[in-house]
Amino acid sequence: MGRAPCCDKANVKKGPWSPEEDSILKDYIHKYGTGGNWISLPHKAGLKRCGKSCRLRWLNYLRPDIKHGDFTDEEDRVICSLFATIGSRWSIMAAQLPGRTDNDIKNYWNTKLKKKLMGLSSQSQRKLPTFSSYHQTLPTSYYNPTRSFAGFDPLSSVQSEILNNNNNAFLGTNPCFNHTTSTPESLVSSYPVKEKLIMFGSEPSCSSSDGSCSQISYGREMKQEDMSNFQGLCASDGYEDNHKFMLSCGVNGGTPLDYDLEDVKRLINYNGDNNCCNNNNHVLIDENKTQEKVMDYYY
DNA sequence: AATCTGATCAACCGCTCTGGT
DNA sequence: GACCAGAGCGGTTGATCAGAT
Repeated sequence: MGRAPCCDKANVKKGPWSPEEDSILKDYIHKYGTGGNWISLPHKAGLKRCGKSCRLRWLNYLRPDIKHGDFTDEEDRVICSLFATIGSRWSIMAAQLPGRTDNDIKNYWNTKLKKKLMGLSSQSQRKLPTFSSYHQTLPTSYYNPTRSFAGFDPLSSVQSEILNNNNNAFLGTNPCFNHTTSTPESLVSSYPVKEKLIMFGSEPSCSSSDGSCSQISYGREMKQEDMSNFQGLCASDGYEDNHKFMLSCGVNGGTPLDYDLEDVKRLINYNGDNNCCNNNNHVLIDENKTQEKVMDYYY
């Protein structure tokens, strides 16, 4: 027995919204608000639409503060940076970009931004270790495969010159990295992340007494021995970039944003069902602008 | 001019999460 | 704690358009 449908699919209209429908929905919400109940809204408003469809239409198109049009370089940088940090959490990214919707960002990433980056990866390539090679040997409590995290998917390959920090051509032309350097500091400063906290796991746990919360949690609080094991795994793999991954996850005092070009590049290349920092990624980003939303969402 | 192909993006689908009972 | 309904999310689809052939 399957889940009951959210609405009577036989009696709801699907497909593109007409200007009349837009007008009805907009007028209704302006007058009465959503009432906290999207399911009943279309009936009350006299629309033959599914409540979810109304919600989507309002949030992605009709909302008064929606920004349409091209993304700026600054927005590109924010998206790239956040993708490297939190993966495909589009709603959180949207909270960082006023006027942009998660759908917009998702589309933009999938159709343009990813290609901008990947388009620069076309020649000599070398194989990097996949992230799965790391997490396959981790205790299962470190990750949970039930929820995808597109940021850490199986790696295919990465262009060698991209991996070479001396590649100024790439840095100079890539909208995500057109600051003067690609150091983590410049990336961190390129977008308004104030509270550097990322919690990976079932529950956020803050172990620090001052509330700085720089520690990562994979399903449970990471103990010192866990950290040693994890670092040992990375070290035994013999790969020079291992430490960067650790830093990118904010482990052991590294900020969650301590990633570099290689990391973003690698994240794009990961594409499959392997997971690292998945399942209830807890991300606290900009307390002034988005904490309310993020907290609402996660807590 | 007609057809093909790839890009774009609005919308849908199915799932998980959350809050109420 | 179990169950349920609704909200919200991310992945995917499909219609449309623009450029290439």
